[in-house]
Amino acid sequence: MTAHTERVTAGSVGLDRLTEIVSIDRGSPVPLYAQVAKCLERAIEEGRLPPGTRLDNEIRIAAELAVSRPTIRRALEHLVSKGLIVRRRGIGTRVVQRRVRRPLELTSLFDDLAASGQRPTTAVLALDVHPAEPPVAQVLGLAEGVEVFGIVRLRSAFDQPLARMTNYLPASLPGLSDMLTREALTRHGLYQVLAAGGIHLHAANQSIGARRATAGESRLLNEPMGGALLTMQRVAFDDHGRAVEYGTHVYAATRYTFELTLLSP
Amino acid sequence: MTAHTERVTAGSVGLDRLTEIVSIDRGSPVPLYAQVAKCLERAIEEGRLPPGTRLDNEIRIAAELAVSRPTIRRALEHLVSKGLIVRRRGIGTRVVQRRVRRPLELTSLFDDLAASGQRPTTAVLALDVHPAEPPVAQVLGLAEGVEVFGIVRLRSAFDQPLARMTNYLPASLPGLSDMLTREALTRHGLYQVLAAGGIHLHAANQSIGARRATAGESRLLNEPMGGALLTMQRVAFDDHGRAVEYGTHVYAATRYTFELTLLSP
DNA sequence: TAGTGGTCTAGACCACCGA
DNA sequence: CGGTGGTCTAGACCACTAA
Repeated sequence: MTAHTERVTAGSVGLDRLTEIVSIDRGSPVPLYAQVAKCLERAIEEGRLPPGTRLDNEIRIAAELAVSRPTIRRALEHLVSKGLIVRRRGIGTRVVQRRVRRPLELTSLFDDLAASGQRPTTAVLALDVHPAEPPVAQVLGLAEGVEVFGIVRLRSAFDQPLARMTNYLPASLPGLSDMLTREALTRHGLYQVLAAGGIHLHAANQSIGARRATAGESRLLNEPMGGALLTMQRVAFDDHGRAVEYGTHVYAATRYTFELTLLSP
Repeated sequence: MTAHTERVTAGSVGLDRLTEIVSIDRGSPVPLYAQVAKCLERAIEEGRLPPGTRLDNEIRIAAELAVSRPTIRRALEHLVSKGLIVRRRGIGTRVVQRRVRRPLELTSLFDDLAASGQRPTTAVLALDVHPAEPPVAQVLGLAEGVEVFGIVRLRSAFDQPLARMTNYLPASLPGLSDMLTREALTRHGLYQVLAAGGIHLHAANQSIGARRATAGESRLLNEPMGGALLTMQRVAFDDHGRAVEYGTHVYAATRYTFELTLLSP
Protein backbone atom coordinates (compact mmCIF):
# COMPACT_ATOMS: atom_id res chain seq x y z
CA MET A 1 0.00 0.00 0.00
CA THR A 2 2.67 2.49 -1.00
CA ALA A 3 -0.14 4.56 -2.48
CA HIS A 4 1.82 5.92 -5.38
CA THR A 5 -1.16 5.38 -7.59
CA GLU A 6 -3.15 7.82 -5.48
CA ARG A 7 -4.04 11.13 -7.00
CA VAL A 8 -1.75 13.93 -5.92
CA THR A 9 -3.62 15.80 -3.22
CA ALA A 10 -5.12 19.01 -4.51
CA GLY A 11 -4.74 22.41 -2.87
CA SER A 12 -1.16 23.46 -3.09
CA VAL A 13 1.34 20.69 -3.49
CA GLY A 14 1.03 16.96 -3.21
CA LEU A 15 3.56 14.73 -1.62
CA ASP A 16 5.05 11.79 -3.31
CA ARG A 17 8.29 13.52 -2.57
CA LEU A 18 7.83 12.52 1.00
CA THR A 19 10.40 9.78 0.83
CA GLU A 20 12.86 12.28 -0.60
CA ILE A 21 12.26 14.63 2.29
CA VAL A 22 12.09 12.23 5.19
CA SER A 23 14.68 9.59 5.71
CA ILE A 24 14.45 7.16 8.56
CA ASP A 25 17.18 5.14 10.18
CA ARG A 26 15.75 2.42 12.36
CA GLY A 27 19.16 1.66 13.78
CA SER A 28 19.63 5.13 15.13
CA PRO A 29 19.16 5.79 18.83
CA VAL A 30 17.12 8.89 18.02
CA PRO A 31 13.40 8.07 18.12
CA LEU A 32 11.49 7.64 14.89
CA TYR A 33 9.07 10.47 15.62
CA ALA A 34 12.00 12.78 16.27
CA GLN A 35 13.65 11.79 13.00
CA VAL A 36 10.45 12.43 11.08
CA ALA A 37 9.83 15.74 12.83
CA LYS A 38 13.40 16.88 12.26
CA CYS A 39 13.32 16.10 8.55
CA LEU A 40 10.01 17.88 8.01
CA GLU A 41 11.16 20.80 10.11
CA ARG A 42 14.27 21.24 8.05
CA ALA A 43 12.34 20.91 4.80
CA ILE A 44 9.94 23.63 5.90
CA GLU A 45 12.71 25.93 7.05
CA GLU A 46 14.66 25.45 3.85
CA GLY A 47 11.61 26.15 1.73
CA ARG A 48 11.37 22.68 0.22
CA LEU A 49 7.91 22.59 1.76
CA PRO A 50 6.77 26.13 1.08
CA PRO A 51 4.06 27.88 3.14
CA GLY A 52 0.59 26.64 2.30
CA THR A 53 1.75 23.22 1.19
CA ARG A 54 -0.78 20.57 1.94
CA LEU A 55 0.59 17.41 3.51
CA ASP A 56 -0.82 13.96 2.93
CA ASN A 57 -3.03 12.59 5.63
CA GLU A 58 -1.61 10.67 8.55
CA ILE A 59 -2.54 7.26 7.26
CA ARG A 60 -0.84 7.82 3.94
CA ILE A 61 2.27 9.35 5.46
CA ALA A 62 2.53 6.44 7.85
CA ALA A 63 2.20 3.97 5.00
CA GLU A 64 4.78 5.71 2.81
CA LEU A 65 7.32 5.91 5.59
CA ALA A 66 6.43 2.47 6.91
CA VAL A 67 5.83 3.58 10.45
CA SER A 68 2.69 3.53 12.52
CA ARG A 69 0.14 6.29 12.62
CA PRO A 70 0.77 7.23 16.27
CA THR A 71 4.42 7.76 15.45
CA ILE A 72 3.53 10.11 12.63
CA ARG A 73 1.01 11.87 14.81
CA ARG A 74 3.62 12.47 17.43
CA ALA A 75 5.95 14.03 14.88
CA LEU A 76 3.20 16.25 13.51
CA GLU A 77 2.08 17.31 16.97
CA HIS A 78 5.60 18.46 17.60
CA LEU A 79 5.54 20.59 14.48
CA VAL A 80 2.19 22.04 15.52
CA SER A 81 3.59 23.00 18.89
CA LYS A 82 6.44 24.76 17.15
CA GLY A 83 3.96 26.63 14.99
CA LEU A 84 5.23 25.21 11.72
CA ILE A 85 2.07 23.45 10.57
CA VAL A 86 -1.63 23.79 11.18
CA ARG A 87 -4.02 20.87 11.34
CA ARG A 88 -7.78 20.91 11.20
CA ARG A 89 -10.16 18.05 11.48
CA GLY A 90 -11.93 17.32 8.26
CA ILE A 91 -9.57 19.67 6.43
CA GLY A 92 -6.05 18.43 6.59
CA THR A 93 -2.56 19.57 7.42
CA ARG A 94 -0.84 22.57 5.88
CA VAL A 95 2.45 24.32 6.30
CA VAL A 96 1.71 27.60 8.04
CA GLN A 97 1.76 30.70 5.85
CA ARG A 98 3.92 32.85 7.98
CA ARG A 99 6.49 31.27 10.15
CA VAL A 100 6.89 32.26 13.73
CA ARG A 101 10.41 33.21 14.59
CA ARG A 102 11.14 30.51 17.06
CA PRO A 103 9.53 28.90 20.04
CA LEU A 104 10.40 30.52 23.29
CA GLU A 105 13.09 28.57 25.02
CA LEU A 106 15.39 28.77 27.95
CA THR A 107 18.51 30.06 26.26
CA SER A 108 21.23 32.50 27.13
CA LEU A 109 22.06 35.81 25.58
CA PHE A 110 25.36 34.36 24.43
CA ASP A 111 23.69 31.52 22.57
CA ASP A 112 21.15 33.85 21.04
CA LEU A 113 23.80 36.20 19.75
CA ALA A 114 25.96 33.39 18.47
CA ALA A 115 23.01 31.79 16.71
CA SER A 116 22.13 35.02 14.96
CA GLY A 117 25.60 35.33 13.53
CA GLN A 118 26.93 38.06 15.77
CA ARG A 119 30.20 37.23 17.43
CA PRO A 120 29.58 37.87 21.10
CA THR A 121 32.47 38.61 23.42
CA THR A 122 32.53 38.58 27.18
CA ALA A 123 34.60 40.43 29.72
CA VAL A 124 34.53 39.09 33.26
CA LEU A 125 34.36 42.14 35.50
CA ALA A 126 34.15 40.24 38.77
CA LEU A 127 34.20 36.66 39.97
CA ASP A 128 34.21 35.78 43.64
CA VAL A 129 32.62 33.82 46.45
CA HIS A 130 30.91 35.72 49.23
CA PRO A 131 28.09 35.35 51.76
CA ALA A 132 24.70 35.87 50.16
CA GLU A 133 23.04 39.15 50.93
CA PRO A 134 19.42 38.92 52.05
CA PRO A 135 17.67 39.53 48.72
CA VAL A 136 19.93 37.08 46.88
CA ALA A 137 19.56 34.47 49.60
CA GLN A 138 15.82 34.83 49.44
CA VAL A 139 15.33 34.30 45.72
CA LEU A 140 17.74 31.37 45.77
CA GLY A 141 15.97 29.84 48.75
CA LEU A 142 19.13 29.88 50.88
CA ALA A 143 19.74 30.89 54.45
CA GLU A 144 21.16 34.35 54.79
CA GLY A 145 24.95 34.39 54.77
CA VAL A 146 25.38 31.09 52.93
CA GLU A 147 28.15 31.39 50.38
CA VAL A 148 27.35 32.11 46.76
CA PHE A 149 29.35 32.64 43.61
CA GLY A 150 29.04 36.14 42.27
CA ILE A 151 29.75 36.87 38.63
CA VAL A 152 29.65 40.16 36.78
CA ARG A 153 30.16 40.14 33.05
CA LEU A 154 30.05 42.65 30.24
CA ARG A 155 28.67 41.17 27.06
CA SER A 156 29.42 42.86 23.76
CA ALA A 157 28.72 42.27 20.10
CA PHE A 158 30.57 43.92 17.23
CA ASP A 159 32.74 45.69 19.80
CA GLN A 160 29.72 47.47 21.23
CA PRO A 161 28.78 46.80 24.86
CA LEU A 162 25.33 45.30 25.05
CA ALA A 163 24.66 44.18 28.57
CA ARG A 164 25.99 43.98 32.09
CA MET A 165 25.08 40.65 33.57
CA THR A 166 25.23 39.86 37.28
CA ASN A 167 24.72 36.27 38.40
CA TYR A 168 24.63 34.44 41.70
CA LEU A 169 24.87 30.67 42.21
CA PRO A 170 24.88 28.68 45.44
CA ALA A 171 28.47 27.69 46.20
CA SER A 172 27.13 24.36 47.41
CA LEU A 173 26.54 23.17 43.84
CA PRO A 174 29.03 20.37 43.18
CA GLY A 175 32.00 21.16 40.98
CA LEU A 176 31.14 24.80 40.58
CA SER A 177 34.55 26.20 41.36
CA ASP A 178 36.10 24.05 38.64
CA MET A 179 33.60 25.24 36.07
CA LEU A 180 33.39 28.92 36.81
CA THR A 181 36.78 30.13 35.70
CA ARG A 182 37.46 33.45 34.02
CA GLU A 183 38.64 31.54 30.96
CA ALA A 184 35.49 29.46 30.61
CA LEU A 185 33.23 32.43 31.17
CA THR A 186 35.12 34.51 28.64
CA ARG A 187 34.81 31.89 25.98
CA HIS A 188 31.31 30.55 26.58
CA GLY A 189 27.89 31.50 27.88
CA LEU A 190 27.08 30.74 31.50
CA TYR A 191 24.49 28.13 30.64
CA GLN A 192 26.94 26.40 28.32
CA VAL A 193 29.46 26.25 31.13
CA LEU A 194 26.91 24.87 33.57
CA ALA A 195 25.68 22.29 31.08
CA ALA A 196 29.24 21.12 30.46
CA GLY A 197 29.56 20.64 34.20
CA GLY A 198 26.44 18.52 34.36
CA ILE A 199 24.10 21.20 35.72
CA HIS A 200 21.00 21.23 33.57
CA LEU A 201 18.43 23.95 33.93
CA HIS A 202 14.83 22.98 33.72
CA ALA A 203 12.78 26.14 33.97
CA ALA A 204 13.11 29.79 34.81
CA ASN A 205 10.97 32.69 35.87
CA GLN A 206 11.96 35.98 34.42
CA SER A 207 10.86 39.52 34.72
CA ILE A 208 11.50 42.21 32.12
CA GLY A 209 11.31 45.87 32.96
CA ALA A 210 12.88 49.22 32.27
CA ARG A 211 14.51 52.05 34.18
CA ARG A 212 16.94 54.90 33.61
CA ALA A 213 20.64 54.27 33.60
CA THR A 214 22.88 55.42 36.40
CA ALA A 215 25.98 57.41 35.46
CA GLY A 216 28.18 54.34 35.80
CA GLU A 217 25.86 52.23 33.67
CA SER A 218 25.75 54.88 30.98
CA ARG A 219 29.52 54.88 30.76
CA LEU A 220 29.85 51.11 30.85
CA LEU A 221 27.22 50.49 28.18
CA ASN A 222 28.14 53.51 26.09
CA GLU A 223 24.64 54.90 26.31
CA PRO A 224 23.50 58.52 26.74
CA MET A 225 23.45 59.82 30.29
CA GLY A 226 20.22 58.84 31.98
CA GLY A 227 19.06 56.86 28.96
CA ALA A 228 16.55 54.04 29.20
CA LEU A 229 17.77 50.56 30.07
CA LEU A 230 16.05 47.23 29.61
CA THR A 231 16.28 45.14 32.75
CA MET A 232 15.83 41.44 33.16
CA GLN A 233 15.88 39.29 36.25
CA ARG A 234 15.82 35.56 36.05
CA VAL A 235 15.68 32.72 38.54
CA ALA A 236 16.49 29.35 37.02
CA PHE A 237 15.65 25.96 38.52
CA ASP A 238 16.97 22.47 38.00
CA ASP A 239 14.94 19.29 37.57
CA HIS A 240 14.30 19.05 41.28
CA GLY A 241 12.93 22.54 41.50
CA ARG A 242 15.90 23.93 43.36
CA ALA A 243 16.93 27.44 42.44
CA VAL A 244 20.40 27.20 40.95
CA GLU A 245 20.93 30.63 39.43
CA TYR A 246 19.78 34.17 39.94
CA GLY A 247 20.66 36.76 37.36
CA THR A 248 19.96 40.45 37.24
CA HIS A 249 20.93 42.08 33.97
CA VAL A 250 20.75 45.44 32.27
CA TYR A 251 20.73 45.93 28.50
CA ALA A 252 21.51 48.91 26.35
CA ALA A 253 18.01 49.65 25.11
CA THR A 254 19.14 51.39 21.93
CA ARG A 255 20.83 48.24 20.72
CA TYR A 256 18.92 45.39 22.26
CA THR A 257 15.34 44.10 22.40
CA PHE A 258 13.82 40.84 23.52
CA GLU A 259 12.24 38.96 20.67
CA LEU A 260 9.80 36.23 21.49
CA THR A 261 7.15 34.11 19.93
CA LEU A 262 3.93 33.21 21.63
CA LEU A 263 1.63 30.40 20.71
CA SER A 264 -2.05 30.32 21.46
CA PRO A 265 -2.98 28.35 24.62
CA MET B 1 -5.72 -5.37 39.66
CA THR B 2 -6.73 -2.34 41.63
CA ALA B 3 -3.46 -2.70 43.48
CA HIS B 4 -4.69 -1.50 46.80
CA THR B 5 -2.70 -4.22 48.43
CA GLU B 6 0.46 -2.71 47.04
CA ARG B 7 2.80 -1.08 49.44
CA VAL B 8 2.50 2.67 49.51
CA THR B 9 5.33 3.96 47.38
CA ALA B 10 8.17 5.29 49.46
CA GLY B 11 9.84 8.66 49.06
CA SER B 12 7.38 11.33 49.92
CA VAL B 13 3.76 10.41 49.67
CA GLY B 14 2.01 7.45 48.15
CA LEU B 15 -1.18 7.62 46.23
CA ASP B 16 -4.19 5.59 46.97
CA ARG B 17 -5.92 8.90 47.17
CA LEU B 18 -5.72 9.03 43.42
CA THR B 19 -9.35 8.26 42.93
CA GLU B 20 -10.22 11.05 45.33
CA ILE B 21 -8.17 13.48 43.30
CA VAL B 22 -9.03 12.47 39.78
CA SER B 23 -12.59 11.97 38.70
CA ILE B 24 -13.41 10.88 35.21
CA ASP B 25 -16.62 11.31 33.29
CA ARG B 26 -16.68 9.13 30.23
CA GLY B 27 -19.81 10.83 28.97
CA SER B 28 -18.18 14.23 28.86
CA PRO B 29 -17.07 15.67 25.54
CA VAL B 30 -13.76 16.70 27.12
CA PRO B 31 -11.10 14.07 26.38
CA LEU B 32 -10.07 11.66 29.10
CA TYR B 33 -6.44 12.76 29.10
CA ALA B 34 -7.56 16.37 29.53
CA GLN B 35 -9.79 15.44 32.44
CA VAL B 36 -6.97 13.59 34.14
CA ALA B 37 -4.49 16.39 33.50
CA LYS B 38 -6.89 19.03 34.74
CA CYS B 39 -7.63 17.20 37.98
CA LEU B 40 -3.97 16.61 38.74
CA GLU B 41 -3.12 20.18 37.82
CA ARG B 42 -5.70 21.55 40.20
CA ALA B 43 -4.59 19.19 42.96
CA ILE B 44 -1.01 20.38 42.57
CA GLU B 45 -1.95 24.03 42.50
CA GLU B 46 -4.16 23.69 45.53
CA GLY B 47 -1.44 21.90 47.45
CA ARG B 48 -3.28 18.59 47.74
CA LEU B 49 -0.27 17.13 45.93
CA PRO B 50 2.54 19.04 47.60
CA PRO B 51 5.96 19.58 45.97
CA GLY B 52 8.08 16.46 46.03
CA THR B 53 5.15 14.08 46.08
CA ARG B 54 5.91 10.89 44.27
CA LEU B 55 3.20 9.68 41.92
CA ASP B 56 2.46 6.06 41.22
CA ASN B 57 3.82 4.67 38.01
CA GLU B 58 1.88 4.88 34.78
CA ILE B 59 0.68 1.31 34.81
CA ARG B 60 -0.77 1.60 38.28
CA ILE B 61 -2.37 4.97 37.64
CA ALA B 62 -3.93 3.61 34.49
CA ALA B 63 -5.28 0.60 36.35
CA GLU B 64 -6.69 2.65 39.21
CA LEU B 65 -8.43 5.07 36.92
CA ALA B 66 -9.44 2.34 34.48
CA VAL B 67 -7.99 4.02 31.44
CA SER B 68 -5.18 2.93 29.16
CA ARG B 69 -1.56 3.72 29.72
CA PRO B 70 -1.21 5.97 26.64
CA THR B 71 -4.05 8.10 27.94
CA ILE B 72 -2.30 8.53 31.27
CA ARG B 73 0.97 9.23 29.52
CA ARG B 74 -0.62 11.96 27.50
CA ALA B 75 -1.97 13.61 30.63
CA LEU B 76 1.39 13.40 32.38
CA GLU B 77 3.22 14.74 29.33
CA HIS B 78 0.99 17.75 29.47
CA LEU B 79 1.90 18.36 33.10
CA VAL B 80 5.57 17.99 32.24
CA SER B 81 5.27 20.58 29.51
CA LYS B 82 3.67 22.92 32.01
CA GLY B 83 6.53 22.35 34.38
CA LEU B 84 4.39 20.87 37.15
CA ILE B 85 5.95 17.43 37.36
CA VAL B 86 9.29 15.87 36.53
CA ARG B 87 9.72 12.37 35.23
CA ARG B 88 12.85 10.31 35.01
CA ARG B 89 13.33 6.90 33.59
CA GLY B 90 14.07 4.33 36.22
CA ILE B 91 13.20 6.83 38.95
CA GLY B 92 9.61 7.85 38.72
CA THR B 93 7.40 10.90 38.63
CA ARG B 94 7.42 13.67 41.21
CA VAL B 95 5.67 16.95 41.69
CA VAL B 96 8.23 19.66 41.03
CA GLN B 97 9.64 21.43 44.09
CA ARG B 98 9.19 24.94 42.98
CA ARG B 99 6.39 25.78 40.66
CA VAL B 100 6.95 27.93 37.66
CA ARG B 101 4.62 30.84 37.53
CA ARG B 102 2.75 29.95 34.40
CA PRO B 103 3.47 28.76 30.91
CA LEU B 104 3.94 31.56 28.47
CA GLU B 105 0.81 32.01 26.47
CA LEU B 106 -0.71 34.33 23.97
CA THR B 107 -2.83 36.46 26.23
CA SER B 108 -3.75 40.09 26.48
CA LEU B 109 -2.81 42.61 29.11
CA PHE B 110 -6.47 42.86 30.03
CA ASP B 111 -6.77 39.14 30.69
CA ASP B 112 -3.55 39.10 32.66
CA LEU B 113 -4.65 41.94 34.89
CA ALA B 114 -8.11 40.51 35.37
CA ALA B 115 -6.65 37.10 36.22
CA SER B 116 -4.36 38.58 38.85
CA GLY B 117 -7.24 40.22 40.61
CA GLN B 118 -6.67 43.80 39.55
CA ARG B 119 -9.69 45.42 38.01
CA PRO B 120 -8.46 46.78 34.70
CA THR B 121 -10.26 49.65 33.03
CA THR B 122 -9.95 50.88 29.50
CA ALA B 123 -10.45 54.28 27.92
CA VAL B 124 -10.76 54.33 24.14
CA LEU B 125 -8.77 57.34 23.00
CA ALA B 126 -9.28 56.81 19.28
CA LEU B 127 -11.12 54.41 17.01
CA ASP B 128 -11.24 54.92 13.27
CA VAL B 129 -10.68 53.45 9.82
CA HIS B 130 -7.98 54.92 7.68
CA PRO B 131 -5.56 53.95 4.89
CA ALA B 132 -2.58 52.03 6.23
CA GLU B 133 0.63 53.96 6.40
CA PRO B 134 3.69 52.21 4.95
CA PRO B 135 5.14 50.68 8.11
CA VAL B 136 1.76 49.38 9.26
CA ALA B 137 0.93 48.02 5.81
CA GLN B 138 4.24 46.25 5.72
CA VAL B 139 4.02 44.38 9.00
CA LEU B 140 0.43 43.38 8.24
CA GLY B 141 1.40 42.22 4.76
CA LEU B 142 -1.03 44.61 3.09
CA ALA B 143 -0.67 46.88 0.10
CA GLU B 144 0.04 50.44 1.07
CA GLY B 145 -3.12 52.49 1.45
CA VAL B 146 -5.43 49.54 2.15
CA GLU B 147 -7.84 50.44 4.91
CA VAL B 148 -7.13 49.39 8.47
CA PHE B 149 -8.84 49.86 11.79
CA GLY B 150 -6.84 51.99 14.16
CA ILE B 151 -7.42 51.77 17.91
CA VAL B 152 -5.74 53.69 20.69
CA ARG B 153 -6.55 52.73 24.26
CA LEU B 154 -5.39 53.72 27.71
CA ARG B 155 -5.34 50.80 30.08
CA SER B 156 -5.40 51.45 33.82
CA ALA B 157 -5.48 49.44 37.00
CA PHE B 158 -6.45 50.78 40.41
CA ASP B 159 -7.07 54.17 38.77
CA GLN B 160 -3.43 54.40 37.74
CA PRO B 161 -2.64 54.55 34.02
CA LEU B 162 -0.53 51.60 33.01
CA ALA B 163 -0.21 51.50 29.25
CA ARG B 164 -1.08 53.20 26.03
CA MET B 165 -1.96 50.60 23.45
CA THR B 166 -2.15 51.26 19.73
CA ASN B 167 -3.52 48.55 17.46
CA TYR B 168 -4.10 48.14 13.74
CA LEU B 169 -6.25 45.49 12.07
CA PRO B 170 -7.01 44.99 8.37
CA ALA B 171 -10.49 46.38 7.68
CA SER B 172 -11.01 43.44 5.33
CA LEU B 173 -11.50 41.05 8.24
CA PRO B 174 -15.15 39.97 8.21
CA GLY B 175 -17.44 41.45 10.81
CA LEU B 176 -14.81 43.70 12.29
CA SER B 177 -16.87 46.88 12.34
CA ASP B 178 -19.59 45.14 14.35
CA MET B 179 -17.09 43.91 16.89
CA LEU B 180 -14.87 46.90 17.39
CA THR B 181 -17.20 49.30 19.15
CA ARG B 182 -16.17 51.70 21.88
CA GLU B 183 -18.50 49.85 24.24
CA ALA B 184 -16.99 46.44 23.59
CA LEU B 185 -13.43 47.74 23.82
CA THR B 186 -14.17 49.55 27.07
CA ARG B 187 -15.58 46.47 28.67
CA HIS B 188 -13.28 43.75 27.33
CA GLY B 189 -9.78 43.10 26.09
CA LEU B 190 -9.14 43.24 22.35
CA TYR B 191 -8.44 39.54 22.09
CA GLN B 192 -11.64 38.74 23.92
CA VAL B 193 -13.56 40.88 21.48
CA LEU B 194 -11.92 39.24 18.50
CA ALA B 195 -12.51 35.75 19.87
CA ALA B 196 -16.18 36.54 20.43
CA GLY B 197 -16.33 37.55 16.76
CA GLY B 198 -14.83 34.28 15.64
CA ILE B 199 -11.30 35.56 15.01
CA HIS B 200 -8.89 33.22 16.75
CA LEU B 201 -5.24 34.10 17.04
CA HIS B 202 -2.74 31.36 16.62
CA ALA B 203 0.68 32.84 17.19
CA ALA B 204 2.42 36.13 17.61
CA ASN B 205 5.87 37.60 17.34
CA GLN B 206 6.65 40.22 19.87
CA SER B 207 9.49 42.50 20.63
CA ILE B 208 10.14 44.09 24.01
CA GLY B 209 12.34 47.13 24.40
CA ALA B 210 12.73 50.36 26.30
CA ARG B 211 13.06 54.06 25.57
CA ARG B 212 12.48 57.39 27.27
CA ALA B 213 9.03 58.86 27.43
CA THR B 214 8.04 61.88 25.39
CA ALA B 215 6.41 64.78 27.23
CA GLY B 216 2.96 63.65 26.11
CA GLU B 217 3.58 60.09 27.21
CA SER B 218 4.82 61.22 30.60
CA ARG B 219 1.61 63.17 31.15
CA LEU B 220 -0.66 60.42 29.87
CA LEU B 221 0.96 57.68 31.93
CA ASN B 222 1.57 59.83 34.98
CA GLU B 223 5.29 59.14 34.88
CA PRO B 224 8.22 61.49 35.54
CA MET B 225 9.30 63.63 32.60
CA GLY B 226 11.66 61.69 30.39
CA GLY B 227 11.31 58.54 32.48
CA ALA B 228 11.91 55.09 31.10
CA LEU B 229 9.13 53.29 29.27
CA LEU B 230 8.75 49.63 28.46
CA THR B 231 7.75 49.14 24.85
CA MET B 232 6.18 46.13 23.20
CA GLN B 233 5.31 45.49 19.61
CA ARG B 234 3.34 42.48 18.58
CA VAL B 235 2.19 41.00 15.29
CA ALA B 236 -0.43 38.30 15.70
CA PHE B 237 -1.37 35.70 13.11
CA ASP B 238 -4.42 33.51 12.61
CA ASP B 239 -4.46 29.80 11.81
CA HIS B 240 -3.72 30.49 8.16
CA GLY B 241 -0.66 32.52 8.96
CA ARG B 242 -2.23 35.80 7.93
CA ALA B 243 -1.28 38.79 10.03
CA VAL B 244 -4.47 39.99 11.69
CA GLU B 245 -3.24 42.44 14.27
CA TYR B 246 -0.36 44.78 14.84
CA GLY B 247 0.05 46.44 18.19
CA THR B 248 2.61 48.91 19.43
CA HIS B 249 2.33 49.63 23.13
CA VAL B 250 4.10 51.61 25.82
CA TYR B 251 4.01 50.75 29.52
CA ALA B 252 4.75 52.79 32.60
CA ALA B 253 7.97 51.11 33.68
CA THR B 254 7.63 52.04 37.34
CA ARG B 255 4.41 50.07 37.62
CA TYR B 256 4.66 47.32 35.03
CA THR B 257 6.98 44.45 34.15
CA PHE B 258 6.62 41.46 31.88
CA GLU B 259 6.68 38.22 33.81
CA LEU B 260 7.34 35.06 31.91
CA THR B 261 8.30 31.49 32.43
CA LEU B 262 10.70 29.62 30.22
CA LEU B 263 11.04 25.89 29.96
CA SER B 264 14.14 24.13 28.87
CA PRO B 265 14.20 23.08 25.17
C1' DT C 1 -20.97 10.80 1.68
C1' DA C 2 -15.99 10.46 1.79
C1' DG C 3 -12.04 12.11 3.93
C1' DT C 4 -9.77 14.24 7.67
C1' DG C 5 -7.71 14.64 12.23
C1' DG C 6 -8.88 13.48 17.43
C1' DT C 7 -9.23 9.99 20.82
C1' DC C 8 -8.61 5.56 23.00
C1' DT C 9 -7.19 0.84 23.61
C1' DA C 10 -4.07 -3.33 24.58
C1' DG C 11 -0.23 -4.89 24.10
C1' DA C 12 5.08 -5.19 23.15
C1' DC C 13 9.98 -4.22 23.64
C1' DC C 14 13.65 -1.28 25.20
C1' DA C 15 16.90 1.89 28.06
C1' DC C 16 17.84 3.51 32.24
C1' DC C 17 18.16 3.49 37.32
C1' DG C 18 18.83 1.87 41.95
C1' DA C 19 19.58 -1.82 45.23
C1' DC D 1 17.79 -7.72 39.48
C1' DG D 2 13.03 -5.42 39.42
C1' DG D 3 10.91 -1.12 38.52
C1' DT D 4 10.54 2.97 35.90
C1' DG D 5 9.51 5.81 31.96
C1' DG D 6 10.34 5.96 26.60
C1' DT D 7 9.06 4.16 22.26
C1' DC D 8 6.38 1.76 18.83
C1' DT D 9 2.68 -0.94 16.88
C1' DA D 10 -2.10 -2.16 14.90
C1' DG D 11 -6.09 -1.59 15.28
C1' DA D 12 -10.89 0.85 16.59
C1' DC D 13 -14.40 4.45 16.89
C1' DC D 14 -15.67 9.23 16.74
C1' DA D 15 -16.38 14.40 15.28
C1' DC D 16 -15.79 17.50 12.06
C1' DT D 17 -15.64 19.44 7.14
C1' DA D 18 -16.51 19.81 2.44
C1' DA D 19 -18.68 18.59 -1.79
